[in-house]
Amino acid sequence: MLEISKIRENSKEVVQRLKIKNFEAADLINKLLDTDVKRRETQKQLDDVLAESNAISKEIGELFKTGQADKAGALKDKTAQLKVLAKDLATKLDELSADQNKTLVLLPNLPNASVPTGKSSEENAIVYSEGEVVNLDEKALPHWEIAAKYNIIDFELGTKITGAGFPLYKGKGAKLQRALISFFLEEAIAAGYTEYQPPLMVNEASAFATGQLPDKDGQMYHVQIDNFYLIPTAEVPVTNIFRDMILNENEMPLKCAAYSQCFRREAGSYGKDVRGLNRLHQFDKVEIVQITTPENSYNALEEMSKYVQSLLRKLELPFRVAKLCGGDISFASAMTYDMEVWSAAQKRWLEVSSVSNFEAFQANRMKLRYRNAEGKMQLAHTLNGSALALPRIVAALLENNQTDKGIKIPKALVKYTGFEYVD
RNA sequence: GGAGAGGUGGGUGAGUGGCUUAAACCAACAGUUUGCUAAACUGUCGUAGGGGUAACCCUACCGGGGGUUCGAAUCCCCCCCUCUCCGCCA
Repeated sequence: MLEISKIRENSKEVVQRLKIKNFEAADLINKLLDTDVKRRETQKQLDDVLAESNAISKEIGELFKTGQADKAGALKDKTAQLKVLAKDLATKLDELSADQNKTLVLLPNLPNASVPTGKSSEENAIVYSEGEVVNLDEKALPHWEIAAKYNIIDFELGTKITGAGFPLYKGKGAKLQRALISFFLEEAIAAGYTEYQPPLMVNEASAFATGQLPDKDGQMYHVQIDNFYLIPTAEVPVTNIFRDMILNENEMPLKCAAYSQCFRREAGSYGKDVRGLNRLHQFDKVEIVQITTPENSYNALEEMSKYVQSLLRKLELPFRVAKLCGGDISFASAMTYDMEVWSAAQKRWLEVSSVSNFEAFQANRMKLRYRNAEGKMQLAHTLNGSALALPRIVAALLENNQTDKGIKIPKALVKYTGFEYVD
């Protein structure tokens, strides 16, 4: 959520910047500014009425204390009038505030000035790539066939137990999952992140704070009986650790890592994009989160991006880095890098990580602030990224590493899997 | 699920109708003193919204919402949460 004070000061710039996100904000901003003026006028009127009323109440108190209770009658009548007035003004103020907030949450975060313009993922800027794109002969199998061949992932059984998009891992497939989780967590700890194990369900306030509610309501599984939401990413519970907190500048940056299973309804998805492990309702992910100062948040973004790249390098996967264009960047993000790995049999790039700087957008929603060196209170900046999401990593590993002896496990992983080949 | 107790500032915790944004203590910050650290002393120390060029002023906030009253942290109602005991249970 953008801050109204900032919008008030730079309304033209806000409209300009949102154009990069292909968001036409002029009408909303005008409405917002108009409501803002009315809101402040009403606030002033209400405050004045309350001030007068408070003053009279004090007088009445004095009269009672000095034994002149008989003189209080007229004053009581006056406060009765003011009370009616105050009630009307308060109602009006509530309406205006609610109206303003409703408009405010519709506005996406401002993109960073360096974000390229563009309509869709086609126009993302590829800023880096590394590794040889693997070319396989015609015998190369897509990962869902490899999974069946070596009996390591059973999609049909998952469907039987639950439904499509809930795969069942078994044998070396299950162990590979566990190995990747351990690998990612150990790497994160070595890079200075503190490991967390968060709840997999969150309440409404948490889902709102990170921006899943109200707009992405249908994307989450909702446990109605207790009004909890299954988390779509560990970002939600982990960032919410710091909701309503006031941090000290010297304890930042806070670096958190968490493994969790993630649940997404993915309503409306179908086709080859969702084949096999490409898109699931339940999947595993290690997420990294940083809370830092506005001065440092872009350094942190680069650091996180580099860190994710180091993981892909250790997994010996060819990858490229896309800086998302305005049209592809998410609602809450100011700047995002996507890491994509090459999937040799599907012959396409798969997004395995998305690293974003949300600046103060989430912090404003969740009142996450810090005291700077001068003791002044400010909104912190939040960042997060996948490090990494498992299914597509597994897909790429299976497809890219096909050999006559089986699927070769990258060296860095062997100490976690305990085997060198899936066979 | 049943019964009971409770929710006050960064923390502990006092406060049962006006003198309470709220004592006291701790923490924090600044200064004085000391050879450094520590200790002691002195001072500062809520957030948000609004008004004013400014000094400063006004308003709201004691889990959330409603009510009683001229006036509510305090009385009443509803809801949420936490803790203890019982029940159930990995």
